[in-house]
Amino acid sequence: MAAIDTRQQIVEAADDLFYSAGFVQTSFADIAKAVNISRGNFYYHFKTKDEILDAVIDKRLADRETLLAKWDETADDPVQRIICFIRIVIVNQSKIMAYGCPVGTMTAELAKLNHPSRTRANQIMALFRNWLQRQFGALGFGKDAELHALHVLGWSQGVASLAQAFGDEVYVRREVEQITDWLHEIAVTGRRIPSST
Amino acid sequence: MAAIDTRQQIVEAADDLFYSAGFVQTSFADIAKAVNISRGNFYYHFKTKDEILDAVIDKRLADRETLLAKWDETADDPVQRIICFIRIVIVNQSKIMAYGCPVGTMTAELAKLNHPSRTRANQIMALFRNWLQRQFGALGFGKDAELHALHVLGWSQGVASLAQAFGDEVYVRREVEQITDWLHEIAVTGRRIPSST
DNA sequence: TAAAAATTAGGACAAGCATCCTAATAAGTC
DNA sequence: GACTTATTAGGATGCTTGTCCTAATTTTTA
Repeated sequence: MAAIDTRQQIVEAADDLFYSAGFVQTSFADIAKAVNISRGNFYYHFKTKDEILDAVIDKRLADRETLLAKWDETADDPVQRIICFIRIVIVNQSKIMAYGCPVGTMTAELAKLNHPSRTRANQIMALFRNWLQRQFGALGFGKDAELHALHVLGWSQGVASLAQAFGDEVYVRREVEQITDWLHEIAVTGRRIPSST
Repeated sequence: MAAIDTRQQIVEAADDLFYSAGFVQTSFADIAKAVNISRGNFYYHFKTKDEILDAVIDKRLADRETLLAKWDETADDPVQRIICFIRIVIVNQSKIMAYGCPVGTMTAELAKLNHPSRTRANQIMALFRNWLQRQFGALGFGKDAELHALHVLGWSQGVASLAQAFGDEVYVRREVEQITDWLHEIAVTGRRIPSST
């Protein structure tokens, strides 16, 4: 097998395991077993666990950029784009209920570890924030675009957190409805801070 | 030293370390060093790491119950009580920015571990949900009381998550203002689902 | 096809881990 | 003050971890 394929398989397996089991809890052996290669082979591609983490973060960044670019193309209305984001919590509901938000949980874990790559992991979160901010900007919000972006991003983290804790589908659906209503409301009103969240 | 004191010190140190470093990442040695006792002494009080975890969860449950009871006493208006809850994200801001929400991050970690005590940890989250639900119930909300409770609880998790990721004080303050406004609004209107979140 | 490079396998290592054990000491009891 | 119990200390154990190394094998190159 070509080295690049092996490397890619390792990163994909690590990505999955870091998500489902966490970074600390996932061992070299776990990843090697998932890809069905020897530890020696593994070491050829990644010298340290931190190197794998960086590769996983790079992949996640790239994946999310691709996703956002797709939304930019397929939906030409900013409101519809933001709704694409909102609906992630429904589209990925089962995984979120089991493992939480991949971005949020990794951010939280690396923060507790005070891990060097903590900052890079936060960039994934920032990627969404900046994209959302651009959408709200396109809707005519100036200074408030960032606050709205953070509001929607924080909303998604909160929903993911409770979805994981309680596994309540009705709650998720209701929250999606509420924030969607809010979005339509402020999109029409425009350029003002909503009186309620 | 009395055994109970030692035990209590162990649980307190474990509580802190589980919060600041995570459950998996915290070792017996870490806790023993924090309390300044030998591992042997440690083993006398707790046979397994899971036993310590259970003790920490018990303590957290008791602590939160005490806190909520205090709010029940000191504020006799349900709105003011809910605001007490909302303001946690400001009162504990520095710790939250460093380590996230103690309840949310433990829930997330134990879920990924698929840990036996996962369910018990979720009870802390449920404690807040039930308390909030009671407050909304006292405001005249029937069926919607639970949804409002989940809404506020999820809000707090989202704010904590972003506060940890970005360390943005302004964002936290704005969110507190928004949800407080929302609370006052629905408290006056009463018995209806808010059109916006 | 021969030589060189890339890739893989799997054993070795020290460190850290949770856990267990025995012996010493302190506290309590009669 | 003797004896029993509660508490503490610290070493031993077996396992897992990340990391490293060397030898085999495959792939590429000339």
